[in-house]
Amino acid sequence: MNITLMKKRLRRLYDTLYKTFGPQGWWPADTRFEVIVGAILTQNTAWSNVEKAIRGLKAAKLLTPSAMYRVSEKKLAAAIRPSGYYNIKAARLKSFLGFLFTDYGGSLSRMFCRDMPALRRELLNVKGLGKETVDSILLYAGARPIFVVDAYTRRILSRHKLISEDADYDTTQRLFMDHLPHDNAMFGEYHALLVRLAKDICKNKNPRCGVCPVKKL
DNA sequence: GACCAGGCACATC
DNA sequence: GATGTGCATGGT
Repeated sequence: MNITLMKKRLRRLYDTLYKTFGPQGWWPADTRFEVIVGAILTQNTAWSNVEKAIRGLKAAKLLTPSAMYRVSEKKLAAAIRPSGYYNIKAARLKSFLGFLFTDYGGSLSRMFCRDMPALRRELLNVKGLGKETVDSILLYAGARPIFVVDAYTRRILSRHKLISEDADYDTTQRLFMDHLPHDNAMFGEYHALLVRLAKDICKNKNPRCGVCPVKKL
């Protein structure tokens, strides 16, 4: 498909989603640190479970970098239990905090001063942070214009024949970033709207739906 | 009771 | 480099 047509189709998809669903108000969090924690906790997990875990962290007064850095991994795991995979996720939160305190003295402001390509490389080196988690952090906590790709994004795009069925993360990300203006607000809205589309149609249980995430056609 | 959810690291071939 | 597996809770 030529570049101009692809630009038009991606833009039209966005406009249609926006007109249908309106702004999604992502990321739902009070602070940048809460965005980062949520990004780790939501790995392969329903957001409703993440909300419970975030409430647990707030109740235990652990939702700040310094508090979470000091608490034991065991206590941290107990606080995030409802999010599932709690032992692994506690280790992942700890590995991020180790990085934050070792390289940036525990300061998110200092961390986000780093230019995007360098920070992205550094975050990808943190054990437990993969591409989707890192890009979510950069986009929604750091307000950097980078497109977040997830399972929904790939499923929807491939069923609309905009990418092949086996397109990988980087290919899918490049499709958006090569054909749309690098606007972090729009990128954030676009990703949220794709998730909304997948969930909404799923909820309607339309058996003929081509993008339903539950019915893996 | 089965299936799914806003992944990731690691083992094995 | 591709493919398989463990990690775990809560909603439908």
